[in-house]
Amino acid sequence: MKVLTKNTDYAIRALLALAAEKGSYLSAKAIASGQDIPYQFLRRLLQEMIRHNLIVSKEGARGGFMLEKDPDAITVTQLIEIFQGKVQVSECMFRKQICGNRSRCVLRHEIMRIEQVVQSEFEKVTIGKLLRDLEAANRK
Amino acid sequence: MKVLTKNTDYAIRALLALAAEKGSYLSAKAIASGQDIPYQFLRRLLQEMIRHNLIVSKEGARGGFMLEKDPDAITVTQLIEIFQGKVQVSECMFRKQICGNRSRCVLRHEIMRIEQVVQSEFEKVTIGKLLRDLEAANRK
DNA sequence: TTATTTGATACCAATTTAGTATCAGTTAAT
DNA sequence: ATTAACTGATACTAAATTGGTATCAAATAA
Repeated sequence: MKVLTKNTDYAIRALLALAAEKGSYLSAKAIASGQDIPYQFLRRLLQEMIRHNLIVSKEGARGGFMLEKDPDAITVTQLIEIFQGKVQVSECMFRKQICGNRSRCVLRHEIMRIEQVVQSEFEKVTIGKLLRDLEAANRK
Repeated sequence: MKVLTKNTDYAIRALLALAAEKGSYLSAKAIASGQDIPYQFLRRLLQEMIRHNLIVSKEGARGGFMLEKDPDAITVTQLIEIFQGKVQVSECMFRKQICGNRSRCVLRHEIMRIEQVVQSEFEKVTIGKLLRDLEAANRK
């Protein structure tokens, strides 16, 4: 069971690169080569992140991308939702055959509780936090 | 992001049916119709669970499947591992380009911590617990 | 005017997920 | 002994998802 797909993985790395470069534009090409992400693939991810107002772009020569939001306001949960869809454990695991009535399906609570746990754990992980951890590691 | 695939979903439901029927054999056909699981699909899942010693089977007429392990010793984590592979967040998210050296990659710790949380949450959910919850709900 | 860069899309291959079909062998019951 | 009801094993297929590539138009800095 793979929790993060390449989409999300690459997006996080791209955002880290942008966060480190804060204030100036960084081209897709620069990000791609720096982070070892397939260029065209990355382009699509960047477009998607623009649509979600995480980053902004400048067209033309010397153009590129820049972080729009506060790095501490970008959580891994958000990125998962963008690139892998909302976290959901299962459609409706326990159907009429088992629990008689969907609405009083108690078991579903257990599943939804875990959904919440997973989501809130990933919410603690922000681009800002990752960047600080990274810098701390590099200083050593 | 879908945490449980049909494989795991169906397997849980099949095990619940077997746990409820404890002591006697239940046929794949009976499970399939009772839980609304595609028959041939279910057959494969049952075979897989035999291989992992969760259940046993009896061939021939009046044959079927029976729970082998204590329902409280079967966790959702185990079922995820069987049907979706070991829980892993990402291969190695932060590579040489970012953290210089894979071995001192501090960021990976964050990811592995979450892996642990997810895994231990699903470990709390056993077939036994689900069955009791289910019975409690039905009594109401 | 040209090189560089994003915007928008269309396409493709590999993998995973979900589901179906078939046939051989085993067993209970008549 | 025969038959119906089962499991064991395996092969196959379709659809969806994932990962990756290619192309061309438009914008902009030098």
